[in-house]
Amino acid sequence: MATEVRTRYAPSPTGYMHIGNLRTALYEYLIARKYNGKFILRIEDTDQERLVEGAVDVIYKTLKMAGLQHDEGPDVGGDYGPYIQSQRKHIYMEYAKKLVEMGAAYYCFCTRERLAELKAQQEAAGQTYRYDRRCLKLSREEVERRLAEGQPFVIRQKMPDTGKTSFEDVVYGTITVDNSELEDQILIKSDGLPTYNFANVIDDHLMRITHVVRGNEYLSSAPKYNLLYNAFGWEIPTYIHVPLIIKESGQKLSKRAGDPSFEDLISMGYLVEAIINYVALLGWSPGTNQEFFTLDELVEAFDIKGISKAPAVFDINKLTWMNGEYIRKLPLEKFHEYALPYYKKVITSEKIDLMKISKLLQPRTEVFSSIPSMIGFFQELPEYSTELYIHKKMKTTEESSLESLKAAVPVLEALSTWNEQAIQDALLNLAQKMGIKNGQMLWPVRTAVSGLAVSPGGAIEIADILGKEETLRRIKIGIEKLENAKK
RNA sequence: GGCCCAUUGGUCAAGUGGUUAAGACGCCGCCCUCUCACGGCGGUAACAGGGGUUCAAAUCCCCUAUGGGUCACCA
Repeated sequence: MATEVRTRYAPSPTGYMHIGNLRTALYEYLIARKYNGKFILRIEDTDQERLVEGAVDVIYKTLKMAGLQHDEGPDVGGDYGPYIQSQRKHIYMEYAKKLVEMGAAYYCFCTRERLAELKAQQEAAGQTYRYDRRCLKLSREEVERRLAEGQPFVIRQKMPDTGKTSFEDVVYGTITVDNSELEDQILIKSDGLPTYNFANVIDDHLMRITHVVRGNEYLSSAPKYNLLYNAFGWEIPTYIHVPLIIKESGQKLSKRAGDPSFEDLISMGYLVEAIINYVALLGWSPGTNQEFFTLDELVEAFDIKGISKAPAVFDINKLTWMNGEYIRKLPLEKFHEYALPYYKKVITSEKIDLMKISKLLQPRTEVFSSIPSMIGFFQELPEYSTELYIHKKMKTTEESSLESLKAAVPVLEALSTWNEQAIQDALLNLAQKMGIKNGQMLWPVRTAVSGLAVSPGGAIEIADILGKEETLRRIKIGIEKLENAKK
């Protein structure tokens, strides 16, 4: 029986999900599903100083919203728990001590003060900081004595003095570094908790992770992990380092710089499905021209071979387009449901049929948050200049517009039923009777009822939504404006 | 600065020694049309530079340049 594929998403609980993290989680999920494996959630909370209240709940909520359900994790359990690193403290210590016994690690009692001093000295001498291995030379008895005294300590990994270390990455190939480049990194901190660099190796092994997916900022740390795997004699997982997602200026996306997180995008009116779809395509290509994928289709199409090496710019422009495509494919009722909260922000009038507005807006909406600015005129006629009535292509002038509006009033007033069909018949018949083009009638009416140069929908749709009374009121305002302009 | 990684249009990207170098976003134009949008059609624009290898190089090798990552008791 082949080993079961197991991937893991291992966020630190910071309270929100970066776009890069989302994509990493997505790829991990896809690989697990693709091979009928397991997708595991592990919380990396070994930095006690950076804990954020409620952040773990945010992670559960976000994964659920994104549709990336995990098979094992703190909330759903599993055979390899606990899945929260702070609850595994004793495990790391135990393995660290084993490394010490094997001579692959050692206790270090250097204080932060001494390290800071060392760093300052080395930098003053124009060197890069590097631990000087002072504690490596401590005798066994000396170490025992200090431990017995209860002196604070950390445990450091002892790097080989010579040689090279290589590791295989499925995306980047073989990467080799000189062991002399490697520092004796800290595995266990003085608070007894492990660093990420240690915990990830222990946990990935104990949780039987087969495919490690992470951002390529870990590429240069990977050799150190292999040294640990080798010291323990453990099997090395398949490494999949994915290219960074960056912004146009070339830097890595960061919350601090105001770059949107997953939840930001949601609140800006992007659909989960569109975000997932777009993000899947950053740094990965299916090798075909297909660019619309459901999550299930991604599982089907995903292939590690399609992951690229070069960083990808997060282009909100293209995401916006894609979101628009998703919006247009929505059933009208669904669109309406999503749009409703945005309508409520500007429309309070009970007389307006919001479903009709949805029909108008669905093909014109790319992001829900842009809705309020498009529909304010339904609630209240904006102030506008009579120059709006002049349209070269429509062959309308202020004079011709005035005539059209004046002629439209009685015709519309005479209507007993008020709907699109009736309004259209009335206005187009009138245009024909007057011997003018449709546009010469409809453009002035659209202008009068919207007060805008650009509006979603035309004269007929808007008039229908506004209702007879409000439509006539607005047309009369238009007439008044045009007459005043003549003087 | 040391080490590691990357480099196809403005952006996402296909390509794996022989192609007119796909496709998508954006932008521009045309059509549809009462404005805008949708939709349809068309256009714009790329192999970072230099050396090799080869009959042949976007594809292989070297150098340079540029960009990024990493050098914490963060992850």
